[in-house]
Amino acid sequence: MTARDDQKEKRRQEILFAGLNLFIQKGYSGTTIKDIASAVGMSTGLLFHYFPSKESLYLTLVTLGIEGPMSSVQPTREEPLAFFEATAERILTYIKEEPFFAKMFVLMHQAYYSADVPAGVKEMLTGFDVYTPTAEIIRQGQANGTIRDGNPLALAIAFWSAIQGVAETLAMHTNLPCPEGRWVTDLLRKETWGKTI
Amino acid sequence: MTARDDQKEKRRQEILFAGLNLFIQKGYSGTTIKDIASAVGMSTGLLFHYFPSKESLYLTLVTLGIEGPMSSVQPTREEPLAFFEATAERILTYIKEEPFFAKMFVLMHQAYYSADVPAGVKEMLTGFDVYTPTAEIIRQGQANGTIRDGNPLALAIAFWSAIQGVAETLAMHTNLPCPEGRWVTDLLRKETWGKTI
DNA sequence: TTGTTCATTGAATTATCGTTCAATTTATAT
DNA sequence: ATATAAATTGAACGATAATTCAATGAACAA
Repeated sequence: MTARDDQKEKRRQEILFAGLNLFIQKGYSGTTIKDIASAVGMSTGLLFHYFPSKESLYLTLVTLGIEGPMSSVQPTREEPLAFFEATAERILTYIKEEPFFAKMFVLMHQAYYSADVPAGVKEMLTGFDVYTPTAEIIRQGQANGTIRDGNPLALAIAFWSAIQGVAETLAMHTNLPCPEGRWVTDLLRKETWGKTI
Repeated sequence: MTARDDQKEKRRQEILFAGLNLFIQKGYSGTTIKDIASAVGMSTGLLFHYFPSKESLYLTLVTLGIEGPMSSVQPTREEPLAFFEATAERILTYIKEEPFFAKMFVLMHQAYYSADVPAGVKEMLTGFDVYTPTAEIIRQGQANGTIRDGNPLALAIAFWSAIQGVAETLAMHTNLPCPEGRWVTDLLRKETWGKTI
């Protein structure tokens, strides 16, 4: 009863993993079912035994991404700069140690920004804005004196751009060295007299 | 003689511009000739009167990108940190004021990193590595005492990731505020006692 | 062992894509 | 005005995509 079910679940995971790799490398349209199927070593027909459509396979990945450690950017009671230090450090550590996580990060970015994803995926991601809550935390840090002056939204863009770009680079080339969270945080820091080098 | 030729050249530019917009939004495979043609308001057949193939259209864009102000990262005699300040400031200013430039920046990144581009494009971009010369300049700055300690390659990745991510965000949403070059440079800076806030 | 269920394949099906082309309209030159 | 060249269209073509499906093989239950 479970002997075959376990095998089926394992196969499903393999498909998801191969799909993740291909989708971030070649995009949604650029990745064919045949690509994914042969990466796992099965016929294209069989893949539809595991997922009803290409879109649902992609959607499953995005759902996994939403549930992952991505969802942790919420207004906080923490000291703002400490929050960014912890966030950058945690995400970059994940990216360095879990290639799967880095790839998931890239996929989420692709799903959110690319116009080359099915409409159903876009719907699932409506209201998944990370910039607004980030800008709010930055505002607190500015009132606080720990975060530099400047448009909070622009600072949020700079912070997340750096992290996203690093994730993308590291996801593609897992052998490259990973920047440290502290560096990214210094992009926001107002004064560095207290900076630990 | 030139009356019609000018018109033809203008049309060609329109196609390139529409192609640039669509390619960065939907990727190479996700963008169809029909997409581009109807964005310019012509039949799909006519587009082949201006470009012999989809690949050559994309290749023309990438060639324009290589010739653009992208090609300015060379080992320098300048003080390293000053070089990064100037570079970041210049690129971000371009990105803010010339949406075309921001989009070109995104296209170059896509052409370089995505596996969803024709082989001919990949060939044209071999040896177009920006990390190695950047890391070299960073090494000088570290010897210099102006750039923080840490793996030079990782620092280069952080620097360019931030700029690339900003370009991507701004290319998609031209109304968002643009981060300042100084912020990105502070990611590299060792001490900020001399920092101008 | 035998009958049933699931896994798997490869060939059909339908749609869409890049590209070509013959035909038609529009502009230019003489 | 008329002949020539260029611009433009829409249909046709071949390739390839996603998806379906009938048929086969292997595992499981009885």
